[in-house]
Amino acid sequence: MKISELASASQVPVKTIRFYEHEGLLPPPKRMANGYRYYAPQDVDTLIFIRRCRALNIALSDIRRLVEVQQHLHNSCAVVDEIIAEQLERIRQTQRELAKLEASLSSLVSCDNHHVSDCCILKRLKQDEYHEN
Amino acid sequence: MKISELASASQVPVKTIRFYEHEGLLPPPKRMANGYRYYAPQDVDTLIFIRRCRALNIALSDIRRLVEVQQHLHNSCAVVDEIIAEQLERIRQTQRELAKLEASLSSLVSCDNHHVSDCCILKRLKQDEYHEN
DNA sequence: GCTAAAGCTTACAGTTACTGGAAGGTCAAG
DNA sequence: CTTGACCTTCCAGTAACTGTAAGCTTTAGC
Repeated sequence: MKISELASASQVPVKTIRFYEHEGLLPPPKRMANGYRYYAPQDVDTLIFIRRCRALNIALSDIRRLVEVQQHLHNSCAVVDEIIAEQLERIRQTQRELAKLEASLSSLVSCDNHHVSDCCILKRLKQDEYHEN
Repeated sequence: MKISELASASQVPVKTIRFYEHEGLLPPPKRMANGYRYYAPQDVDTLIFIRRCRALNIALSDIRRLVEVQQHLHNSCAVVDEIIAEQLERIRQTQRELAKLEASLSSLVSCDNHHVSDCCILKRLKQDEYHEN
């Protein structure tokens, strides 16, 4: 199939497919006589797999490892376990950081004064002691 | 003061100071006879303000607006209110998305099988019905 | 005075994961 | 034969820096 057919079958934009090939996530396909990329049905599965990993916010470098480890069926799936555990830890770390940001920002949400010269939000952002470290 | 002095006073790296100037967050300073940047004490305050905003993950484009609105003391601080409210909404949206990711990932954390050919994590990532939309 | 090191200048490249656009070749329909 | 859709490649831009290179100035030591 041609790249546009692969794109609609996998729900991944044409530009992104070429980009994934360039980044080594998708193997370079055969070419037709006119130079057009010619894809096998299996490439649809690979792209859908990549799209699902991206929806889980897994980095391209990690997806590359996940794709590579599947090249040989006898490979250990310990690598898969490890990568997923890393993603989870990364997400939980981000959640902890966001919780702190949320607390900081919600403590200065609204200022009833009229001019920036007397804005309580700006005052707090300028305080020397405010939320260092 | 010179740029390295401003850097240590504000705890912002030299490179980042030049970058902020290039991005229009910090006004271009006067120059000494040899072409070195010459900063006023007020620039320390501005940079600390910028650093605190960045610690709250406020985008440079929004910080630029916060810096600009403070140029004239009679400006309304409604803009400040609005920007901070936007940041808070953005953070809460991200938190909601991360909560979904966390749930999805933690549902597939560990696979006791040995080979990728039978890896339950990969199986779930390949399922056609898995977590679309 | 000479030299070496530190500090200053500019400009360009790399990071992540795409996205948009330019310039040009190919193909099917009218 | 021309129009439009689709394909190719390569380059630029996004966010917020960070690293590197090449070159000039200043400062310290001998």
